[in-house]
Amino acid sequence: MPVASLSESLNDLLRLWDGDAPRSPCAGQTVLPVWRVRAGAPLLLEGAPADLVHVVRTGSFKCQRVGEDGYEQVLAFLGPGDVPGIDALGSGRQACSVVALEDSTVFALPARELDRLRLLHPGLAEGLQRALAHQLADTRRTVEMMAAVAAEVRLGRFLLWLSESMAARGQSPRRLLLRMSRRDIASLLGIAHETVSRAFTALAELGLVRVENRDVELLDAEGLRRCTRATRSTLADLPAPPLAAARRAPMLVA
Amino acid sequence: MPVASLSESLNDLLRLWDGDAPRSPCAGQTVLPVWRVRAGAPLLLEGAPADLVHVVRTGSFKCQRVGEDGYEQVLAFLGPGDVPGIDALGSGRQACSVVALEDSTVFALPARELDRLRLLHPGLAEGLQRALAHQLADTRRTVEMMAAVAAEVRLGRFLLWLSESMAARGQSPRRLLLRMSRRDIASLLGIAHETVSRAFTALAELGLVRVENRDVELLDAEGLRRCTRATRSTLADLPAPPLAAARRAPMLVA
DNA sequence: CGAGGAGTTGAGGCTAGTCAAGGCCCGTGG
DNA sequence: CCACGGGCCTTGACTAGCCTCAACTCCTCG
Repeated sequence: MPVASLSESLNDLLRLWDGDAPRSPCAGQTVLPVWRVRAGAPLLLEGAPADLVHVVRTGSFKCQRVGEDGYEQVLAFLGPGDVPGIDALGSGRQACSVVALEDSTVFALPARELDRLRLLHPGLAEGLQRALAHQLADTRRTVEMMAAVAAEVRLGRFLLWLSESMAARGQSPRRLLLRMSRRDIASLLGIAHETVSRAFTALAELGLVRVENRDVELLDAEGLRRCTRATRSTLADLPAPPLAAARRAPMLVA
Repeated sequence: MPVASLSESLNDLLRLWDGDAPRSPCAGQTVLPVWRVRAGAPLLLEGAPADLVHVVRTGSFKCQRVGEDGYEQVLAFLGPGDVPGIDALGSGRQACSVVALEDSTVFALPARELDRLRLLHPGLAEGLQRALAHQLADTRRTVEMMAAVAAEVRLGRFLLWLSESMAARGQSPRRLLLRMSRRDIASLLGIAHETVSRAFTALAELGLVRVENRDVELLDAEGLRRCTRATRSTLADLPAPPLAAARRAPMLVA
């Protein structure tokens, strides 16, 4: 279960320096700096040398690449416990930019000392490994989101992913405060941002969620999960008639 | 550059046991078994306990999850040097099934002994880390493929990815022998398999590739790359200026 | 209080999904 | 060796759903 993996990797990584033990015995000079990143500011830049490995402590980020046509493709959203730039460990260069979605804080580990730190902190090696494996599983899930044909299904899967991420961090899985814009969601899901808007409206009219700007509440997570199952085929013919909600495409609600 | 990363991780992992040194000094009892997997046979099953970590030696695999509606979603294609099931390191359970696309061979590392092996072979820990980072970057690329609107663009990006993968393994980047079916490609790209067919035809008619069943030749990789740049907007209006490239948005470089 | 981005909604064109039919490749068995 | 069968692949016609463009409102922040 990726959920457990996340919280464990979070713990592994954060407990090491975050007040749990004021100073771990064999880490005399390895007290790590905490950086503040303001909303909208970049933490990492695509193509830059990967001399630091970061661990998100608070806040959230988006991971994106800008194409040569100027289009910003969002590849992932990151939260506490995630390790932005960890995919650069294999190449030495940042594969994508990482931008803060809100005021956030991160730890920074110098990449050159990673090998040494790994030996000093046996938990670090495993924590990094877990974080990496978790982010791989997470990205696979993004592929699953985009694989759905219907836009409402994509958005539904995204909301469920977000809900489970929140739960894994000990926060409410029902009440979601979106830190990202509709445009960012649209980019991740591979659809137009107008379509995201319409999909939110559609899910709300089905009674599955309540949407108020960036404040989203999952009213019927199980129903959402049901509608979200089908990869191909449309949402319209799935939810059967729960009450007498919406039917059909043109949907005249009465 | 992920290309370098792949070949290095491959070397790191394969050289350890593959004839380079008949038996590494401190690995007396760690001579790893090589398994044969026949075409179509599963190597890993979704949900199974992750007691083994595999390294592909020869052949190729697809990584997939079957939804509750029975739809088989392909998440990745794997080749020599890749590490199927490595995303299970964080959770202990296989996140997806891995099926051989052709007769293949793999190494198997017992997961319980990983920690011990890591200590014995310093290269192993780094190799695993590299493989993991590489596969994360690779999956991010899959997201980029699916993000393109036009089907021809998705297929073009897929072909370029495959070409670079082949190059990284020392094989021809021009001549591609597809080991996977159109249906598998379609699943990965998030489009219908008929559309893959039509996209192949379209790229061939543009003179960018030559397609003969599963034998594909990249006739104009640069042109393919050009057509593949635009995430949004159709292929049709791009190949118009073959010389005067793109100017567009904010970036006037000269 | 004003400006600008973010979000919503509408209309229309077009891509790609769906259904359907047929051809091709290849493994199997007579 | 060849005939058969069942996949894989291709192509066509139709239609649903999404992207584009555009206008307008709302929220936020300076």
